[in-house]
Amino acid sequence: MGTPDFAVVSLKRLVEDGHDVAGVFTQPDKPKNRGMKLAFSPVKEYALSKSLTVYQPLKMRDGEALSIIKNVAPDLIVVAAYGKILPEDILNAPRLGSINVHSSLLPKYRGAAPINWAILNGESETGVTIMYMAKELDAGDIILCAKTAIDPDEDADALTKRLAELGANTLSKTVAELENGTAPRTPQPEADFPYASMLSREMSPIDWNKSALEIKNQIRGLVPWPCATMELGGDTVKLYRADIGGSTDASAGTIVGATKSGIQIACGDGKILSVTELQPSGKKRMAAADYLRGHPIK
RNA sequence: CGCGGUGUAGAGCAGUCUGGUUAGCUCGUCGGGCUCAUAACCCGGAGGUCGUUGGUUCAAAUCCAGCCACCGCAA
Repeated sequence: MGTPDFAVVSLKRLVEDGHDVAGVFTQPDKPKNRGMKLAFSPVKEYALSKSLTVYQPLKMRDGEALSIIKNVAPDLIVVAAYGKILPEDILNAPRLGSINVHSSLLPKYRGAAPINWAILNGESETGVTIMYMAKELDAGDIILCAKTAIDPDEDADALTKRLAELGANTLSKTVAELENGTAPRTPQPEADFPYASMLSREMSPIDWNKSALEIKNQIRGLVPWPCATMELGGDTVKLYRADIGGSTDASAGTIVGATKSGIQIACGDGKILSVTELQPSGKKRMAAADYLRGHPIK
């Protein structure tokens, strides 16, 4: 069960490992994109290309989904970024249980956007966790996890791709251990860990009173959606990349320079953030130097 | 018929409202010069079916209609 590209990587791995994928659950086709055209999820696209059976129930709790599961009678349910919360009767249906690929080191960052929040909070390390699914969201017993360092310049988009691979590898190991009956099972400690709530566009506008580091984390943590934004030249531009460098006495939010290396802006801690990649409204993502050729500042 | 934006040299833009000489700017590129040297500076050159098709007109990047492509919102 899964929906976006992140989940495709794991599904693909299961197929390549030779497992019998009895059925694929993914979100129903929704009218999305320009023109409100009906769009298949990436998981559905892949599943169809492999002639796998696809199920797209609207609800998981009305009994219909459960009857499908009982009919398919899987040994194991694997979930990765499905986007729906599963009731216990479904979770308990398979012989080996139901497991989830989660892109954080649980119990930190339970929730919908763990990758983004790890970057937003300036973590230097994250990873993936494969765990049994419990009634409470992302709170089930841990089977295996894998760590990876976050590069200080890495954005959420790049990290998502890396964790998708890491998740698929770890999933592959987990399934093998489950088959052998050697899979460990460790309950999650209960304490106050950071939670990764859904992202929203309200997180986009930059508050220049924050430190340069916080703002940089905001920029790279919100790629490719909803993206950090700022007002520039009369309209809102999305920011994709920035470097920290130098100090200034200028008040927060002041543009202190605009060169081919970027647009330098004063932050709340007196440091300068140099924006190097952005996207004006209606335009494509471009280097700051390109932007400045057509939008001279000062 | 969900809403809005954009398409002009390799890149980023102006010009379009109010049709009218050789379509302009910044950068890149090529050649030359200056310099110990340079991503710096000076001089010169090349490079454009103005997204596409059709219409209006003496005349269309500019006005009208259709089509194509791209971007944002809708999470």
